[in-house]
Amino acid sequence: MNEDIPSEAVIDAWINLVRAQHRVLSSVETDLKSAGFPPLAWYDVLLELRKAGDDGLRPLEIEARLLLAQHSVSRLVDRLEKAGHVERKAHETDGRGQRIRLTSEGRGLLEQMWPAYRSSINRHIGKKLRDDDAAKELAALLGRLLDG
Amino acid sequence: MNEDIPSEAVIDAWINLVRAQHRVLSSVETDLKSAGFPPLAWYDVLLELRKAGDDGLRPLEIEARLLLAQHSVSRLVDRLEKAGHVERKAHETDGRGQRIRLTSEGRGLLEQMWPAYRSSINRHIGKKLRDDDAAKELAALLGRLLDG
DNA sequence: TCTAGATTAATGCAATTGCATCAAATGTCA
DNA sequence: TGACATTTGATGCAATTGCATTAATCTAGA
Repeated sequence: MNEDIPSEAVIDAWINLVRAQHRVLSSVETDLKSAGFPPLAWYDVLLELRKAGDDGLRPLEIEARLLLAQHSVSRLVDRLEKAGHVERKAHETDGRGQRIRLTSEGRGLLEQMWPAYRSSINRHIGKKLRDDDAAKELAALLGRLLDG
Repeated sequence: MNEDIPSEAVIDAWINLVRAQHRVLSSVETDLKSAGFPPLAWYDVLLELRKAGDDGLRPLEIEARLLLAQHSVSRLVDRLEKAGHVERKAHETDGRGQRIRLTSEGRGLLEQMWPAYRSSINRHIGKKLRDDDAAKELAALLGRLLDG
């Protein structure tokens, strides 16, 4: 194979992947919204914060983990803070920085959203992918997609 | 396997897929922009119009093929028309509708963007996916992702 | 120490998106 | 035919995003 020019088959597969994911994500967003929940982006941030534990995360770390732009995180955190799901604290050692932590409200939202999120993903992902073998296969492929 | 509850492995794979794709798509958008090209969404519409041939497409058809919202297509077409890449014509038989067709400028933009798009995808997709076997594998998996 | 440069986060402004609504045309059915 | 529902596409308005700039702090080197 030519190293520099992906075949049409590769491009087609890529485009199909993008469309498939777009379809599933839009459906999930719609499901969440119609169940009265905030957008998926909120869930993503709260989930990272929960993973991070009591120390919380700096905005920079949220950016890196979720691959979001700086201004985007700044404003997302604004909304989450206003809604009471996270709290901003000045960083202990870096005067420029801050530390974002999950509040108990935020934790509660995560717990409330999870069943809706899970069942929505389930509803919109193809049936054959809903078993562990397919998941392993997908995970393996992803290892390669992420970086050769 | 439980039919109704995807395992954690499935959800993790899904989340990884979303992140991987997001990373690649953002990078491609950035590449295109810094090469002076319009967003990927323009390319998508123009590509569908080229596939559609001389009859063009109705906005409704663009919606269906690209999985976009109605208002979104309406405004995307506005911008494409203003930039001279497509033309709107009244539909011959349906007085409510219209027909969108690629102009020669639009065709030219597609041809200009394609090399940049291709090389950007190439740069950001993992190396091992850049061969036909991997593409076939991905395509097969997608068949299942799209609908069980 | 002092200064130039880098890092961290916020913000003003323009462009885009989402949502709801609207107008025009078509289709349906009595 | 004549009302009523449906389809097609545009648009006003609010929310979000992207881009560029700014302010504050930190770091490294003279």
